[in-house]
Amino acid sequence: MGPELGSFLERPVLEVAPLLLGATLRHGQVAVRLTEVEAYDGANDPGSHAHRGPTARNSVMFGPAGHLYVYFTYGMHHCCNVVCGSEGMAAAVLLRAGEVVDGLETARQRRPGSPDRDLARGPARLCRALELDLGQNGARLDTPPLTLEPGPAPEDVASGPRVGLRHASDRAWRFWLPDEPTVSQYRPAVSRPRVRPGR
DNA sequence: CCCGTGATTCTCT
DNA sequence: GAGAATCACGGGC
Repeated sequence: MGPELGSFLERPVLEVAPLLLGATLRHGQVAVRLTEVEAYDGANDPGSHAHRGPTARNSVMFGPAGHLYVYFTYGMHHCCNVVCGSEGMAAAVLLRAGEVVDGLETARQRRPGSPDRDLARGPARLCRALELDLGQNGARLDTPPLTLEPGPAPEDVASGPRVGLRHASDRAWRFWLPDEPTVSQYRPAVSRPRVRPGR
């Protein structure tokens, strides 16, 4: 890891997460400026994939900072996180949305008919715009074609509850840049009918 | 609001 | 091992 990026990401996840707003994630010719993220605090955090300890899927989170943790969900979507904190803590920041700032034509081809502001608006769309999938799980963020360039510290950061979790959704660990049109629309969790456990 | 879609993980044998 | 629930989502109506 480049010494600067490495030491930045090794800081506690609740410090790093808001500072990632305005940073630029590039994969090949497409680059996205981050406008919305969520913090996940490893084993301490009931909302984290790492909450129940290391598994085959989440093992990257338990490694050193500065790598990408990508997972596949709902049978069709990918989501990506930046691993941060010290090794073993399994802290990570979910990248929820951003603005495509380079490779716009390529990103449009990956989501035909979509307005530009929606190309990376939402965690699965962001992965699609950047063409991130399981092939990038564990990849370093300081080596082309995959790079993360921190920006200047954001002037104004909003925060609120995380989205779409069953557990620990009360923690206000979602951070976004106010007045950015690419921030994902808040969608209240739809409560699906639960089959009553037997008896 | 509903629902696709399939990997992952949990729970019970 | 098998069967079942869950799921850090997004598109369509």
